[in-house]
Amino acid sequence: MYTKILKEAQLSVTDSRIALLTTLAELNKPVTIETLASNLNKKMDTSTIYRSLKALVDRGIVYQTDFREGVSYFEFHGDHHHHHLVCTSCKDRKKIDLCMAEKFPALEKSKDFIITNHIFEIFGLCKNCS
Amino acid sequence: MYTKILKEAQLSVTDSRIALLTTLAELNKPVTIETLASNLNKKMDTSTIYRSLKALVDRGIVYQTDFREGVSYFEFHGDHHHHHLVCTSCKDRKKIDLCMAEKFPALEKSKDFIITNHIFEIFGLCKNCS
DNA sequence: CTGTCTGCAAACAATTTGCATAGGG
DNA sequence: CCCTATGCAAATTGTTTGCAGACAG
Repeated sequence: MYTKILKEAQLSVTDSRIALLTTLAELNKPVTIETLASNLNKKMDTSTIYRSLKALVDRGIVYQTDFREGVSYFEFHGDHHHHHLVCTSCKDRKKIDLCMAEKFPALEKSKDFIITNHIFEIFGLCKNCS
Repeated sequence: MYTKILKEAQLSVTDSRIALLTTLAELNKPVTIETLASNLNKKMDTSTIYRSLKALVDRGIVYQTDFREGVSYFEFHGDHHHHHLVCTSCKDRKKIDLCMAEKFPALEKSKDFIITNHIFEIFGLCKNCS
């Protein structure tokens, strides 16, 4: 399964990358490299994680986002594309089922720019904090 | 003008902040703290810039975004709200006139979450790089 | 006056890089 | 076999923090 994804992305199929994708999929939420590393039982060096994730993000396989915490978050999107409502006070993050791509068919089909992925995060105050 | 903005945001009106907003508005594009500092003629310490920008971003006055370069970019949006098409190969950024807010009136009006701002950046390959 | 803002310098921590080795195609 | 991926360790650098003095209200 992940083998297929990697091959289609023209990336070498290595144990590391399979483990990385498996773990990301299991976690099923945006995670930091630190979280990822500890869930991989420290078997993989962080520099390898960074390098592999970069390749995967560039190919649109993994979603990389930023919650303004000074750390990058990564998430395996698979079929379920979504984004988040981020509370700037309590840092809570709630998933929202909105896909930007389908809102902009014109952009998607443009010959001038091939979209591989996007960031979309909404910041504000949640019910408790406002 | 900027005085009014600051007062409405309940922030002290200081020379630094006026200079910061003036410079940001003049630059009229997303810039890094480094760029900002040099355009301020090094008269302001970077820590002050960080602190002031954070306050402005939290209040939705300044747009903070991330082009996956490991640096934050800041932009004074004023009336002209927009986003970007970011080429992951040549790093070129093209403005696009799309406002997310108007696409999601339901979200905007929800009582459960008060939106102050959002990130929206599209990554891919530009005409030259694809 | 009183609390917030600023500059300075030092501390932090996330991310990157070089290099030698291991492993995929 | 050749080229890419990996681990290790060190370097880089964007960002944060503590503190004393300056300034806004």
